[in-house]
Amino acid sequence: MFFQINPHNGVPIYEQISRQVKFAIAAKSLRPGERVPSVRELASHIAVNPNTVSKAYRDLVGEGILESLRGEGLEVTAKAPPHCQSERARLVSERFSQVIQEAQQSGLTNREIKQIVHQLIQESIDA
Amino acid sequence: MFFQINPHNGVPIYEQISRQVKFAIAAKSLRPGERVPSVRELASHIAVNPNTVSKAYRDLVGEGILESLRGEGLEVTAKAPPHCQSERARLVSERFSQVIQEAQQSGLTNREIKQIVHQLIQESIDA
DNA sequence: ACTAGTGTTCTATCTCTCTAGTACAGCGAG
DNA sequence: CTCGCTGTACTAGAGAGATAGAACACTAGT
Repeated sequence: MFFQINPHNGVPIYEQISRQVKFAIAAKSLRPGERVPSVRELASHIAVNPNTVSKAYRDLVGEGILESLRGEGLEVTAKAPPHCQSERARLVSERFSQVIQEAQQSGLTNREIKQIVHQLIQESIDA
Repeated sequence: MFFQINPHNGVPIYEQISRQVKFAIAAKSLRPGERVPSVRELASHIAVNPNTVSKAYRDLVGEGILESLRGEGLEVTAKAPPHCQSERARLVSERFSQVIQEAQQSGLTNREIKQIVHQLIQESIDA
């Protein structure tokens, strides 16, 4: 359960958190019945206000991905994994779609765009 | 000179505007000596407040990409094209890098990521 | 001169995100 | 019961982004 938050990349922090919880469930590193880090623990871990984490969790409860056990914690529901896996595809595609559209608008050819993506992935492997 | 603005995709509008001006110059659809749309014209065209457009232009003047001809308009400078072309590579790579990192974090394999990108580009051709 | 267009600058206000601080309610171990 | 942990709820404020509206200075065309 590791989180990586960028406070100033445009995406609200509470959204980055809920996104990454979904991704962790989709990737099966968080399974139904398991508990998510407590609000205060995660907040101090990623150096963020507890209210921000709380909002992320509240959203996830609203989507039926987490279930609140008052006084104990928040648990991943049984229906979460399939839900999160389709969400993952949607969220990632959505973001790529925006960036690709922007790249095309900038006058880059589709060949050049693919080239950039391949190179960035290669660099991420080397690093 | 066409602009496409997404008011709620995280990137501030004034930044989307200055970005797209840079891209238009990099793609040579805007050349040195040409004038950019007037503040009020562009503002009404993309349904945005004139102050927002003005801020974008102000930033571009600050970067030496536009030059102000008071009472007439804003002109693309001679040094703009090479500047914008290197900017383009940097800006696009930066965005892709973020999204790729997020996709990897979500548990998708590099193969799957490349597959998604190829598919989205293919769809953009069909459309 | 007048007018219409240009960029520029200013204040006020709104919303969203995030922080800060406080308080309350439920659970479990000692 | 008490203590420490959990989630939840609320108010208040700072900051960024955007809007609204007004005003000023300049240029060109008539």
